[in-house]
Amino acid sequence: MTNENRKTWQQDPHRKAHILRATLDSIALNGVAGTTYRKIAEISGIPLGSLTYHFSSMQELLLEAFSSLAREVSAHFTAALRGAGNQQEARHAIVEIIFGAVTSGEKTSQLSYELYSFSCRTPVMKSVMAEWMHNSRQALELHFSPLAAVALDALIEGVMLHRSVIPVTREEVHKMVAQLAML
Amino acid sequence: MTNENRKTWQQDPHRKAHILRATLDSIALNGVAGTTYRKIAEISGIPLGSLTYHFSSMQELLLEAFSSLAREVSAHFTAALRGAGNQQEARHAIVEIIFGAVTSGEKTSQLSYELYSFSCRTPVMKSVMAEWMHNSRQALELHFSPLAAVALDALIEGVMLHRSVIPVTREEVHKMVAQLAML
Amino acid sequence: MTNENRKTWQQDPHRKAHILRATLDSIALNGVAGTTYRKIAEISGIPLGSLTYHFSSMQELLLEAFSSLAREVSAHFTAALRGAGNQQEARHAIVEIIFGAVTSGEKTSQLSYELYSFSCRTPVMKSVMAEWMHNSRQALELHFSPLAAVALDALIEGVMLHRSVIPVTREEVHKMVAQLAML
Amino acid sequence: MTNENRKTWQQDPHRKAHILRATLDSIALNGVAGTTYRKIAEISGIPLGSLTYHFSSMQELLLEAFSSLAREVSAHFTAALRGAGNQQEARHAIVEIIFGAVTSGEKTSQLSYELYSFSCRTPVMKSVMAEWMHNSRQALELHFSPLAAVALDALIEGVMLHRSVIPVTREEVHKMVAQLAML
DNA sequence: GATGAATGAGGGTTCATTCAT
DNA sequence: GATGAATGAACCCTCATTCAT
Repeated sequence: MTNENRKTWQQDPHRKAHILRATLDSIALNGVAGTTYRKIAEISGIPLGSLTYHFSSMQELLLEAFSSLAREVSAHFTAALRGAGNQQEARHAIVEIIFGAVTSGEKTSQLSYELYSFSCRTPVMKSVMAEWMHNSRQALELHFSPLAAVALDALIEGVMLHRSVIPVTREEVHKMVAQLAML
Repeated sequence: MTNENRKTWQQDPHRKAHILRATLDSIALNGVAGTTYRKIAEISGIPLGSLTYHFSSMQELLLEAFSSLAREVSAHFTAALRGAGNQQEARHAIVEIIFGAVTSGEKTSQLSYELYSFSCRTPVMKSVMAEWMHNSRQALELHFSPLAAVALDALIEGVMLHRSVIPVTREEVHKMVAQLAML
Repeated sequence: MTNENRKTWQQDPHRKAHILRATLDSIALNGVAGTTYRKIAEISGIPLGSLTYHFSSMQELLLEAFSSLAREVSAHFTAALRGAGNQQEARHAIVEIIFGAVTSGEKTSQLSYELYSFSCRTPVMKSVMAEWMHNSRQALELHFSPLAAVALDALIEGVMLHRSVIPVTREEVHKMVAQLAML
Repeated sequence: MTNENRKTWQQDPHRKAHILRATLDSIALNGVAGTTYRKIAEISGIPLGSLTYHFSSMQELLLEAFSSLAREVSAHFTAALRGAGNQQEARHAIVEIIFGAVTSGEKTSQLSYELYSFSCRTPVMKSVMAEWMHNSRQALELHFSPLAAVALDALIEGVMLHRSVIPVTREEVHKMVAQLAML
């Protein structure tokens, strides 16, 4: 009726995004191993045939799902550091990221483990990860030296992993961050 | 009749160890997802029926395989730090562990990613990981403060992960370690 | 408005012929079994939706494709025999048909095998085949007795089939043809 | 209990043969195209999983099924000609083969069409066909000249194919055979 | 004890066909 | 008229596990 640029009939214009979200949910819940078209179909309520229509192979679906995750988390990370006015605020931002719900929820943790193991077997994914790390470091370099950025990036990763097994306090993490910030 | 058929009783006393080794090989190669009784049978040359005899479920097999991995890597880590005569040597030992072939080879890396994601979905495995981390920290505390131990443990983890995506030099890592050692 | 948009009505007047040709190509390449709307679409460059528009079922498409093949090959056969001035020339024409590229090429052979097996399961197709055989015999009867026509028709079929497995010389075939011609 | 050579437990020692028979039944009924593991399972009453256990791919199953068919038909053909005491009896034998139930039943016809089209797309199968044809000709050469053998072989093939579309009498075929026998 | 045969459940993927535009 | 999005059914195949020997 209007003159929107609508090429053809479509049941749900955000269907691809829906699928990707459901895929990440399934990965967090069942692991990459346990993620199947059928489970995604059940979670999302989208018919099985529609999944394979939009993503013609499981590999492709996983790839796009992880890529979208990387974009989202990376954007959140960068925004947090951009919002910091000085190094002290930046250090606080880092601690908040580690303990925060968005980047460090149960779900995101699981997803990052899965991402690492998936990347090893999927060369294409490595470049996505490399870009992600590059972005993180660039954000860190807004407030820290290049070496400190690399160190902090690694520390953040390690603490987030270990935290899910053995808890650690905000205060302790703050001390570690402050120490590496001096590099 | 007397002592000729004695070995019927135990064809291969190290068969279980054999199986566990082959299982880890398969996990490193195919991931937990892609590891099947059949592939393990093929890698090890052990008949399929024998695998299910020794390990009556896949879960059990994975559990024991990962546990043996944890023991082995943990022992290596502790030995390295026990061998250090002072803190300076300890710092060197840490850098060597990060860059060394035994703990940081392609295969071991893959296995540790798989272990993380597997642990999340396997409560029993969490205690194995917790013990592993506890051992590592105890070893680190031979030369560093408790807080530094936690920080170094996280840094080691993070650097090993990131190193496989974006390289880092021994010298850089050494500076980071030295910095955290002061905590 | 006046005569600029005239071709909206018929984008490609030979589209149906195009589709049929692509269908035969696919059958020769992939067999009736392996022939799908999608593959035909890819070969012909015609959109998937357009195929189902022109031929509302796969059965119908296969039927028309095979029918057009039968017409074409039959016409070629008849023309060759019509062109023969006497029985001797007719015998030569038969040998040429057997060894010729048009009727005996790799592609046409494949198609005729597929046609036979398809016909068995498609009663409608049987009449197409019967008509084809009838035409061939009628053409042969221009130069041979009815019985010789039937015999030669069978011989041609058999030699063409066997030739693709075990080669045979023109000379040998010529002797066979000459022998049956005496019936 | 007895001392039969039974290696291991087996539900049905002729299971493989059963499967092959059911496969040929399905091919005759549904064509190679329409033959699926599921249909074979239904026809034979053998569980789906058992089919893939014994024949790990559809290709392998089809290959063995057709090979067994070739052996069987070839043996029947050779036996018929061996049984003929002189050329006249041999000529009769050929006519009987063409009209006989065993080699020329509805089912066997269908199977031979399918075999031809299958062979084209399966190079391994070509050698099976070549051997089959070689056997037939050798049998024919017991009573006829080499050239006549090749000619008769082709004629038999062609008549059997055409007969299913347009009937022909025993008497007519007999005349054709007699004519080619003189080569 | 050790092991090959057996199998139901479920995997990814393909496809003819339908339908809103 | 023409067409891309959509989908349920069915495909081949893999697998953990069971079981008779």
